[in-house]
Amino acid sequence: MNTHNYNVIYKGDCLKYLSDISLLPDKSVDLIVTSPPYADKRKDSYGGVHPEKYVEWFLPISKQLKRILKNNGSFILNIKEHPLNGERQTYVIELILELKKQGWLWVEEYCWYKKNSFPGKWPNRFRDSWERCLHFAKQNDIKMYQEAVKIPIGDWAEKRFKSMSDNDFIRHASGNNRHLGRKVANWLNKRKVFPHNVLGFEKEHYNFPSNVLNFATECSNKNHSAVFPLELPSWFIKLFTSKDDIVLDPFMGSGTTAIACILLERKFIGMEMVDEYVKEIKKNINKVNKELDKNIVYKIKQ
Amino acid sequence: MNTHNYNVIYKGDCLKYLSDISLLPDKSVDLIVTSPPYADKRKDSYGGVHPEKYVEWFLPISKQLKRILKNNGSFILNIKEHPLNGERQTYVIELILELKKQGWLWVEEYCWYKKNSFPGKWPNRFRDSWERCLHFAKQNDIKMYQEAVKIPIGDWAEKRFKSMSDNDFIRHASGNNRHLGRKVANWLNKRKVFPHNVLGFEKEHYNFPSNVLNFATECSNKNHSAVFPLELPSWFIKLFTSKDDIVLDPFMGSGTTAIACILLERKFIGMEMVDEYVKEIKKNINKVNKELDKNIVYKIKQ
DNA sequence: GTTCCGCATGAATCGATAG
DNA sequence: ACTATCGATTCATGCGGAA
Repeated sequence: MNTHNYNVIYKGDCLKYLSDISLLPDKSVDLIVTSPPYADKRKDSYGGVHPEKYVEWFLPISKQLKRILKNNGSFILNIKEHPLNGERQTYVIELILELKKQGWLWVEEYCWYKKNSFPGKWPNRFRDSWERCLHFAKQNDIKMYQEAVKIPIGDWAEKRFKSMSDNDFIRHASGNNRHLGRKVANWLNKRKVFPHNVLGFEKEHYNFPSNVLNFATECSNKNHSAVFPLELPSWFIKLFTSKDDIVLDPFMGSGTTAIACILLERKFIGMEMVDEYVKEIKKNINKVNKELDKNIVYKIKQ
Repeated sequence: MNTHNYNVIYKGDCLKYLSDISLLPDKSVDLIVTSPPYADKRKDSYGGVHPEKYVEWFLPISKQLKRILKNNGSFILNIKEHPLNGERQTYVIELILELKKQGWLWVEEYCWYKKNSFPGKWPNRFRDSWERCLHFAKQNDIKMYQEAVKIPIGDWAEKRFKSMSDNDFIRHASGNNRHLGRKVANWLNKRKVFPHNVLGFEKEHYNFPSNVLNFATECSNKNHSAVFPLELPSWFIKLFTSKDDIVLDPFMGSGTTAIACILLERKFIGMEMVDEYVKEIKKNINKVNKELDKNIVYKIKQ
């Protein structure tokens, strides 16, 4: 793929571009990560896809995605069905079955646990604080950089030391290494910083994560109705790609995936049909370029 | 339903008893909460149900459950599909679709987040730390006591719990019964099950929960080997029933649901086909009766 | 009477080896 | 070719003995 074909936003219906072999050749993309419009939601911006038409609307898109994805690549689909008439709708689980018929392997279902989800309760349910991140692949043997997403032992980041006594803390930190425990104890009294930066914290003090992801939702982004925090695509990008790999997001929204790619030094390709969002993407990329003193060249195409 | 028909464990295949109208009349049960054997798991004790036969195996059971459940009752199904040949199996989502065809409403999917899940990582996945708790109902308007499962508010509550010694807690939880030992404190699961009873906790310090439940699995607790932790059925029992309501668990295992019912003053009905587990249930109920100085009369029937 | 620490273990999963 | 068994891997938790 030549340099004209990445760091691009295509303006318009994604299916048109995804079907164009000259723009997106077979097996040319390392990761697809996207959060498509949910059925019957966001009517104002996307016109809304009817729940009963959702699967048939999505399948031609996923067919092209399968063509475009490299054989050892991954496809992450962030989605959650909303309740309708007191019931969870079934189009997502029907979609899983249809994607399998299309030849995709359903590798995993990650649970994105949104701690600060929108509050509320209803007569037969509480607030919905998790979404599905469905992981599909073309073959069993996929690229996966598990070391890249290791987390501090004992989930410190989440607790932020608040609930842990110093003794507990030292015990977690040291394991059977008493010397380190003391070091950490000393450090504890001086500064409270994110543990990645702590002297004496090496790789062996990190654990692998699980299939439950704990990222907060972003509340500040009012211009795009799908809240997709930077951490979410970032996590999957780190897990499934390496530097300069190519990441595709056919429903870019306000460009979170593109921003994540810039920050992580990956190439992005995106589609977005709503003018307002495309403007938003430009604004966001320019802002990142400026603030990080980067000069990522990108194009908007139509 | 007369008193002979509750606080009973039926020994044998649950479908036999579930089909008996004289034992389990129509619309006679307030809540069904169960964790059936997962496909191809627990082969030693249950023989294992093949993934491809799972749905057809379960449907006759769920048909009877629908007959037995009160119209405003709930059915909670705890299950998780395991990977096979690198893919998540599909029998659970197929089961959801079939249960809907059977007339069930799929109200909600609760996510049980098990922080202490079995460790491990593999070439294409991390460890599985969540299970589905599928909520089905017969009608839109269901019984739901949302106040009963309110949870302590954030940091304040955590600090409060941490600063409270086990002894304080046991005293509060047990009232004036000094014979309650440490083991019983664990049974009651001091910090999670009954926070309402703790001195200093008033209503304004509680929030409503979400559809993500955070309970640890019980791993090396030899006092009662439970497949699901006491908190899990307890939470749903508090949420969907009131005192003296009737709770059914067609796959009792070691009797966790029965224990939860005794602690929460509900009536239980259960089935279990493995002799070893039935013995375990008896042992566990007797122990609770003794340690809590209760005298719950129950019967094992065959 | 406490607190601390060692250690076993749990509805796990994969890939290699054996029958 | 297909199934069965086994070893290596991995971590939060609670029990029980030690300090």
